[in-house]
Amino acid sequence: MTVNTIKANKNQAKTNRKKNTKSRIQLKNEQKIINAALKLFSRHGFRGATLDQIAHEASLSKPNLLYYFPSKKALYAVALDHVLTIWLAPLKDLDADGDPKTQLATYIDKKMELSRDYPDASRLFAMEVIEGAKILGPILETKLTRLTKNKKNILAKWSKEGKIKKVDGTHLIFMLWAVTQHYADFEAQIESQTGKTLQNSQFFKTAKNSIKSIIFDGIIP
Amino acid sequence: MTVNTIKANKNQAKTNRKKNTKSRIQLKNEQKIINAALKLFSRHGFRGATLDQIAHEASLSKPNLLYYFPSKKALYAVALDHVLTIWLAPLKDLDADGDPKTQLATYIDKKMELSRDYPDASRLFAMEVIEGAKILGPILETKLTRLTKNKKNILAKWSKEGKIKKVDGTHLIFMLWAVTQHYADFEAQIESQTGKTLQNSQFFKTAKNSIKSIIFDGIIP
DNA sequence: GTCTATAGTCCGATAGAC
DNA sequence: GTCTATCGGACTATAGAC
Repeated sequence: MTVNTIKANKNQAKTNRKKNTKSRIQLKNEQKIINAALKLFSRHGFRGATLDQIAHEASLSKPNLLYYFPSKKALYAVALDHVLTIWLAPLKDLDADGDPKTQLATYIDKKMELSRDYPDASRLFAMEVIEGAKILGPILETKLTRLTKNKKNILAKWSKEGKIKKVDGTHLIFMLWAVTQHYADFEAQIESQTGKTLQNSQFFKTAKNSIKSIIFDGIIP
Repeated sequence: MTVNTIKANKNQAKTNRKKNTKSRIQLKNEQKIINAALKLFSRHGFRGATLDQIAHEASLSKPNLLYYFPSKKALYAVALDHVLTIWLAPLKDLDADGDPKTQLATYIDKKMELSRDYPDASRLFAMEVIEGAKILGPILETKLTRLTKNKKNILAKWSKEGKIKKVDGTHLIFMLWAVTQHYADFEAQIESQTGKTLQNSQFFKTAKNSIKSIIFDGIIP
């Protein structure tokens, strides 16, 4: 719960439960709602998605949805938070003591798996950033900056030791982000051009290998 | 006017002008409106932007805006069409008879200039595709497919002649799209991580050079 | 061509029965 | 906890004066 201290659980007071304890039914409904929110917010943005649509997707009534989350904004923030944790995991795993090529290959593979398995999460993140990152802004400037700073140092160390070429770590990271997320965010365009998505395992493999081949060895002989 | 045969000019009949002729004031207002629409649709999506905001940005009243464009949807379609023309130009210029490295360097440079000079156009395109490309879909499948097919053949030819390495042309094109547009679409994230945007000429230069360096030569020594 | 006023619709949120 | 009904505000689009 990093995005905000949103009182998504204001109703706990009404129950006899201890604080921070939720019934199995509550957890299940909250999860259903978050998944529905992810799906619709990611496709239509904050204002484009409606609570009616989300409630219908979660097989609940609109007032019942608002029983679990106090407002549309609160639900959006929780969905965003849900996304960020998933999304930053691969970068966290980048290990200074590992072999650079192996480490970066693993990063690309993991990120492509996320684009395949959680495309909605990627699109929600993309929508929020394109809209100006009004809610995610503070998080990006603290949590993400700390993480990228750390990883830029690792890339700089590898570069200094001659293990990778002399490259600007910042732009290399941007490039890795851009290329891997592109397959989720621009799925509609990719499907229109190839007739395939990452769900096609052969296409998935070719995409991963093409990216790694170009990033590692370039295209000029 | 490729997106749709939208009757944006239904009012021409009221005037004494010849068909397809508009006064200087009409053209100027239409341009103001399209630019305002680009700005707001690109930031908030179709539903997220309001005609009030767009009219205010264009210094017009809402009914006056609707005098020039018959509906919100029609305005959106015209703005999208406006974007596509700008956006496809650099790829069109890729010349089979030129030197591959020079040709691709020029493409990257031009695309980065577009990301710097027309970030709104890039974001509008991104929004539309993320939302499922409902309006742009038919265009992508015809116009864009024809163009990419042509350019994939050029890349395949270069590869066969040993001028570039053996790479999958489709994924190389996706990679070039992803990396160059990333700087416009994810501007908020990039600014949060670097404190800079492409408006900073030093940053712009470093970004361009980093991309070309990695695409051409890779990062593994 | 441009405005004010408003019709008609949709949406977020609440009230209150069960 | 879940529902039906509804309030109040915001938005697209139109009517009609100038």
